[in-house]
Amino acid sequence: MTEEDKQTEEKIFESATEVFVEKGMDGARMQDIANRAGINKSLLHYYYRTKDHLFNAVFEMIAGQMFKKFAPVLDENLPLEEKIRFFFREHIAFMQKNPRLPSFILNELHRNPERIRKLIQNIDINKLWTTIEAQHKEELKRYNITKENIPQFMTTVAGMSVFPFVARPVIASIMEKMGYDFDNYLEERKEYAADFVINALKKQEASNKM
Amino acid sequence: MTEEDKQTEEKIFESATEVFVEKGMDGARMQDIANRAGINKSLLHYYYRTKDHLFNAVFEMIAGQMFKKFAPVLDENLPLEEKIRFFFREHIAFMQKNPRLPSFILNELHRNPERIRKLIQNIDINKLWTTIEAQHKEELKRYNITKENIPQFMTTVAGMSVFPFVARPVIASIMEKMGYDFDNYLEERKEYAADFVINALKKQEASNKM
DNA sequence: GTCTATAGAAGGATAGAC
DNA sequence: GTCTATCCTTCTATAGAC
Repeated sequence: MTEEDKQTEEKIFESATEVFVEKGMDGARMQDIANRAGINKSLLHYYYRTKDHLFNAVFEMIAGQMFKKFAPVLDENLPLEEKIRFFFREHIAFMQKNPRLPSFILNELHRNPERIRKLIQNIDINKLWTTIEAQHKEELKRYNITKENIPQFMTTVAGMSVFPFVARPVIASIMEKMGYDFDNYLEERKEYAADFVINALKKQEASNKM
Repeated sequence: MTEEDKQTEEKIFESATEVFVEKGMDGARMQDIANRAGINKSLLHYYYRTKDHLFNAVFEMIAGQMFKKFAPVLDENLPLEEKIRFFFREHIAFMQKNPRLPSFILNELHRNPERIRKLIQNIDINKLWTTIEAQHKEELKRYNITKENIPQFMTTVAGMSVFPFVARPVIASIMEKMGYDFDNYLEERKEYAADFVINALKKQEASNKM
């Protein structure tokens, strides 16, 4: 299917996604979306009624995409160490293809925290923890990961993956001045992050034994 | 000095800071700033000419504040391990008092990446690295921190500190559902992050010896 | 310096022809 | 379904009185 053949509604949705992700809800302009879609402004309202509706459609699609990327980590039947490597490889690869998504999502959640609360309402966190515990009982004990400190651990892992994209302007500028390449940095990060986390866990393990 | 006694320009600047940090450049309204300052909209233009000027003044102050917080880490005459502890303690404490600053800064840098490039132009990164190297020559060698992988290490450390504030809506919602307290999580993070990083380094050290 | 009034432009949304 | 024309509101910015 070529660009020309795309149905109008689909084309609008794609253009809207581009503009909203780039500029955010407040910075996005309906005119800009219409121009990119190659149609008239009023058609936007015909299909999506208001800017708010259009934004919500886009946001829900993107947030869904993002959360889906976390799911396989729980399903895969791998040792914890391999899961960590798998996560960084896949998650960073996804964001390399969609580098603006993390900032966009986190930012819009600041503007409207209710949105995330509703999403999380539907998740059974206790069940999630039970699943993890069942899959990795011994490893969790060995590495001293408990239900109490799992937020610390999870946010550490997530942060190592996401932070480079959120702070990209800063990091890229510094690296440019050092003569290094940001894309190369991202590529290396998949392994560096996994090694770093696993090292921290293993040292923890060594301390436990004493 | 009470709220009433404050000079107009100062009051405007403070109100503008509040509104810009909360809503971002695109979401901020001059009317909102004027209301908080308890003055008329046109006075904003009298003192700062345009919204852009006012925003720049606010942003530069805030970015300066943020960068100043990193400086002591280089000055303090402490072993690397203690510096890492010092950094997390101080940096997280600062953000606890100003929880919206990280998102605000990073976000506005996405909107205008030139801003950060100019700031970094003025920094002599090679000199910075020489300073660090001189202070911690043996430790860097021991922990296998090189000029080549220092971006990986620095962004890991920065991310562990900053990410909780950038992803606050997500993290806080999940923790709320788990019955945990986000503020307590932040308090604990100062030590958890330091331990985590130091453990990773020490494990690296152990591997080096083999 | 501070206010009122208003200009001038932009943006979201709708009416109505085709 | 798609377009043109236009309404209405909001927002930045300025003019001018005090």
